[in-house]
Amino acid sequence: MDSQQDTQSSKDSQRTRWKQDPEGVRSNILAVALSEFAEHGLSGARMDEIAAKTRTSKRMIYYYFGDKNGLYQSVLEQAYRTVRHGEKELQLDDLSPADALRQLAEFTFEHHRRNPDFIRLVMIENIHHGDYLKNSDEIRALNETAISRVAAIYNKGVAAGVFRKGIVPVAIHWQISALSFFNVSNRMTFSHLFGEDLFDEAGQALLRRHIGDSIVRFVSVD
Amino acid sequence: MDSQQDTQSSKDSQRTRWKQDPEGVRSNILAVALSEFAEHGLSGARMDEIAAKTRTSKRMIYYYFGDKNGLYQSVLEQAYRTVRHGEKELQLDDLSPADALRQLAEFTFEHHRRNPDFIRLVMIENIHHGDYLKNSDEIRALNETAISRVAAIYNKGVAAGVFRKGIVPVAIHWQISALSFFNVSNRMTFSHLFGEDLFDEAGQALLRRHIGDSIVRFVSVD
Amino acid sequence: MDSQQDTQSSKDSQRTRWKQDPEGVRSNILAVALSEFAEHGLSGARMDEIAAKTRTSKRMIYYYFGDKNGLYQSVLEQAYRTVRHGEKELQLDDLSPADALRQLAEFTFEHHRRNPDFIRLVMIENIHHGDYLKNSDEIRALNETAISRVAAIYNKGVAAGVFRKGIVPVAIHWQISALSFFNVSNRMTFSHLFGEDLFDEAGQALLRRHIGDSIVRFVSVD
Amino acid sequence: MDSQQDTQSSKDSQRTRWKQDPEGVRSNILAVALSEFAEHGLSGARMDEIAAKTRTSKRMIYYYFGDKNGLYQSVLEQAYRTVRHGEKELQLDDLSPADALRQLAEFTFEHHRRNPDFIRLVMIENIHHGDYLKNSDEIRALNETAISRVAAIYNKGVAAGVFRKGIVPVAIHWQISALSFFNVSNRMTFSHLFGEDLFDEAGQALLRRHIGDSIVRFVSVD
DNA sequence: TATGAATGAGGCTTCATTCAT
DNA sequence: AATGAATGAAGCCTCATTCAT
Repeated sequence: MDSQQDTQSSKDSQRTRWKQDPEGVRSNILAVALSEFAEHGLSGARMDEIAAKTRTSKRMIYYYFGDKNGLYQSVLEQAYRTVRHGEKELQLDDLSPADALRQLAEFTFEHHRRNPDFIRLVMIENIHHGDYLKNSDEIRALNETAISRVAAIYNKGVAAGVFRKGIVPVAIHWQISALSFFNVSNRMTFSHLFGEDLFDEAGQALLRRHIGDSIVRFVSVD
Repeated sequence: MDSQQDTQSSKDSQRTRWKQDPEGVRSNILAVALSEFAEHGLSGARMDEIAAKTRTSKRMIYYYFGDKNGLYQSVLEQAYRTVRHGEKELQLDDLSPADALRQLAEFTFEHHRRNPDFIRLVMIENIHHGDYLKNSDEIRALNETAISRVAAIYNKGVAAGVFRKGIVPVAIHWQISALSFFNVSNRMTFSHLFGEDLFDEAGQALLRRHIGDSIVRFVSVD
Repeated sequence: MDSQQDTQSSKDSQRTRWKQDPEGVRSNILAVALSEFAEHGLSGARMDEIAAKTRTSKRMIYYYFGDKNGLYQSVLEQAYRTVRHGEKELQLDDLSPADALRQLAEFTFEHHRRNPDFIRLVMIENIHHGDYLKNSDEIRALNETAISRVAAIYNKGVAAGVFRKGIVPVAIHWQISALSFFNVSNRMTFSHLFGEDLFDEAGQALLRRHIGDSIVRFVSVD
Repeated sequence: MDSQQDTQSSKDSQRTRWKQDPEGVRSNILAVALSEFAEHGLSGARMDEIAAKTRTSKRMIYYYFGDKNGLYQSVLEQAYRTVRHGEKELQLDDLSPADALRQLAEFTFEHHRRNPDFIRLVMIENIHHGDYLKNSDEIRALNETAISRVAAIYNKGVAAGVFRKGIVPVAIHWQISALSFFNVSNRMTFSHLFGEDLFDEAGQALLRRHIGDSIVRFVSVD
């Protein structure tokens, strides 16, 4: 947008400039709220704090999102949308099944690392028994394509005789997700209990390879 | 009136019976608080609610644990102690390296499944950046033995020529933990997005085998 | 019912009338809080009691003043401002140095007598080691003019040859303050131990003259 | 006492040693409570804190003093007793009336400086409207001698023709008390507002002379 | 006489939310 | 569409005091 080139940055001038920009206001609120919910959890986040970090006022949050839970729900949905959108960038068609699977795993690993706020939001959502995700049919649809992609690669590998039969694609996705997710979600406790080595650059490179290796070894014929 | 002695609620009669039982009171508080923190998180749990489910009063919680954070910290420590204690039951000495590793993985999977409150507590602790675990040196010591056990099995396997060299034991532990943990921690979102199949009895049996297979395949020589 | 409009308690009708009057609310809270802190001290005053005597609610006290200490600090600052403002009324320019000094002393005596809540607040602040006054630079400035005034009179007297040299103005102020302050602050214990005589109208007139005499005699050449 | 020569000092050994020493326990409690009440005020002092700093237990405080107010009352009485006892040391018989009065004033100044806890206790008692002092007839008697002494000096001075007639002795005592008391009680606010100069060693020497000068000048014939 | 455990009442503060303009 | 003022409900915590042994 043109106006972004403007170098003004004080909150006041922004405030003035952004008036009458409902979409801008909405997305600004969502961005702030994502960060606050991810940092403090649903109960721990403060509406006052969110509003203060926004370029608009508390009243607007209620105007757009109804209440705190509504805001959280919108943040959750938006986060899933953004993340799944980011995953579409990956191109695997030209690779062998093994390479494609490895690429997918390692990409997921990196993608999760780069989106810790999303990971934390999913942790929080699980703490809340997935209640808010359940209200959102849209998100489920988004995720089904993830399984399709895994299934396509796996089936290709089985057809080529390099992957063993009898594995359900969702389990492959499950393993990739689990390792990639845990790497971010449990970093604090794991590194405290077992050392920081796995979490510096070298350690993360090791784990990235670990994920690729382990999933390829898991599906490969012996 | 005489009849009142018989119709008193169980809580009242317990109260009378348990007076001057510090250890009982402490552990009762911890048990209730574990359940409440696991259910609602640190910010979400309510001291009033915890106290009400206790056989003692809110005042005693503060007497023994200082404040809400102190209670949470004690709950966290106690939970780690209990869980690590439970893990000691496993006997692997008579098994081949591969079988031992598989047993360890599957045992961990089952153990985590059986302790969802502990898993949730660790999720919550990670939401809080592991701040409370950091205050507790005792817990770190408890966990170091977990790595030793993995290392012993792995080294035996390498010596026997059945495991490949160059794998760090903590990465093996990491994989087992990640899969076992994620199975519980992310059940709600995962099952909503990708189906319940992996979480009924058959699905869990599949995943248990998956964990064993994947870790053994990961370390085995080709 | 129509009649309810007329029978509403004065507080209720005020409440309605005063809505959206921040300055009114603020000053009402400060007035009530001054009286309560002066009466019961910082620890002894009760936020509930303060709020109840206010035309607004407890919540608003926190909205405007943050917490109990913040309220106390604001009360202290406001009290100093009010009192120092009251002192400005005194006109001494046309008097001889001796008369001016006597007037100043007797005025201070009367002024302190008329502001027992302020005196008690200063007592309380001293009990708290002056910690809250230290946070307030504004108040210090207010008080420096008091010394200037004494210095002006004293210097005029020295120049006229009626006051002896070598006295520091702050010591003159100190004596006037001490006697005027003590008359209020220690009235209860002093009158209990040594009789009420000094504290009825005649006694206070005596002490007023005493203060004037003693300070004039102190500075005069023999 | 012989046992005091013993060099043991740990709380435990003292505890053992002081068993069955009711007077020692009482005076230990009073000493601790004096310090705590003087530091924090009546509402601000904490029974737990007092008990913890005692060589005995909370239960004993209630056993000996009934409740918090009773303890405070006993502390107040004891403090007055101790201070008035200290004042008896002063010997003025051999001095001229003027010198005796000056000595009395300067002695009082020093004596108050050396007993800030007593001063603070009297401040606190005045905050509480002297309610606890009123319950204590014993203390009043103690203080009457103070006036007698002033009267004796004053009458001697009048008889000798060096002091002017018509001054009530209690007013002389009032001035000495006020200046000596204020020097300690209002030190924190006064020094913050008007500078520290009067409160270092040189400043205090100046004020001591000031007190002597001002009272002698006040009573002297011109 | 002595002590750790226990307590009810009441204290201070914060929350999400709504009102008046 | 926007804002500062206002709110009731509920949160966490501390107090002086007493009990059981």
